[in-house]
Amino acid sequence: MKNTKRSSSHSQHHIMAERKRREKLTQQFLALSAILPGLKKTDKASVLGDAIKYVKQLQERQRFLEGQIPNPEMRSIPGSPNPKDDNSSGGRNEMRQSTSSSTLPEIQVRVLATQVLIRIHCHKMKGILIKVFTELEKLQLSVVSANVLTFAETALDLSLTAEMEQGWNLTVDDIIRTLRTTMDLYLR
Amino acid sequence: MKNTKRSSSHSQHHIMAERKRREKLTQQFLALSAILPGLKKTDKASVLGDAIKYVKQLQERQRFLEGQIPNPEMRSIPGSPNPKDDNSSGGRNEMRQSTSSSTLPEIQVRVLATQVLIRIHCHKMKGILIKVFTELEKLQLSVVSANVLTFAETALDLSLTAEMEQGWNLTVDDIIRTLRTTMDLYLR
DNA sequence: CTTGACACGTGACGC
DNA sequence: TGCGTCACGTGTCAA
Repeated sequence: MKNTKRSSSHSQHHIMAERKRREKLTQQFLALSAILPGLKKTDKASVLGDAIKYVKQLQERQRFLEGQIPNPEMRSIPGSPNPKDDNSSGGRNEMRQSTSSSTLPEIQVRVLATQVLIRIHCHKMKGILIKVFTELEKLQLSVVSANVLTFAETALDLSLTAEMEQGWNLTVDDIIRTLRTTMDLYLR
Repeated sequence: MKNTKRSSSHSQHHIMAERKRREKLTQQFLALSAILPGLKKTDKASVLGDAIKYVKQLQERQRFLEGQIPNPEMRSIPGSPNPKDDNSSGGRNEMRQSTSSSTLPEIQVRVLATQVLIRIHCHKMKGILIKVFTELEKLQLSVVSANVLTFAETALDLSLTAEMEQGWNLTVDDIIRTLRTTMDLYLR
């Protein structure tokens, strides 16, 4: 038999501590239910259940637009089943590609909807910028923002975003090929 | 005063019902903690707290996609092969390298003498720039010029050149590794 | 009258 | 030893 006697003050403290803990949990339940979209039952079990479903849903979507394999570390509780790698989500269409990485000029292009991101790394030569922008204009790409960096006095680094004219569904390959041929001719 | 007498069978049923309800809740707590990445405390309050933070984080990252109605056209898939990751720095003493090209964040670093060129493409998240610049300062890299582009409202494109402090022989690998680990921790 | 959900006080366990 | 967390049984209120 154990002696379970406690002093009155001790028990009182225990009561208050537990009360505070419960209040904290209730508060968190409230906070969680506040950010869950479209739930009608504020019931604890429902909040937890909806949170689980919602997190899974967001994760599945997230995993897709990360381009598969987001983080190498996926902690799971020992003994718990692994989430099946269901991959049935359709959406987004980001295309990206870059030229061979060892030769200059290096050209990278990303396309998402009507937005285009272009990065060029090439030898610093007079008139090259004019040539590039002229070529972009021919492709009906209107430059939104651009930045030029000089690297080690000998190289040029150009980054820019552009808007694609409607009706022009250019592919990443199209843009890269066009830029590369004109730059190859110029940088001879 | 109320009469709080209950029949024995009734009380027994009440006990079992409450017990079942509790078991259901603990089950859901376990299920929720199983899908939350990188939590260490399986404590109820911690599970709820981490769930709240995690959901908020995922929501913020995906909020931009909701308000975006891309063009219905532009459905052409090039289907071109991936660029070979040939990495043979020919001649000179220029070192360059980039991380795997399909996962975000993508980090590219070039080093030539005391000059460093860094290009980062990652998800647009609050505070990420501060984190990057803080990390560069720790590496004794003094930024010469920097430029930030927003791509499609959801991605961030950062290009910068920096000067290496004398006596610091940083390799491309050092810089990439440092940046990648800190960004992985931040972009969970 | 039943069913379900909740907060409460309490004993127990681990650090 | 105290402190934090948990599960339990119980009373109560509402659907």
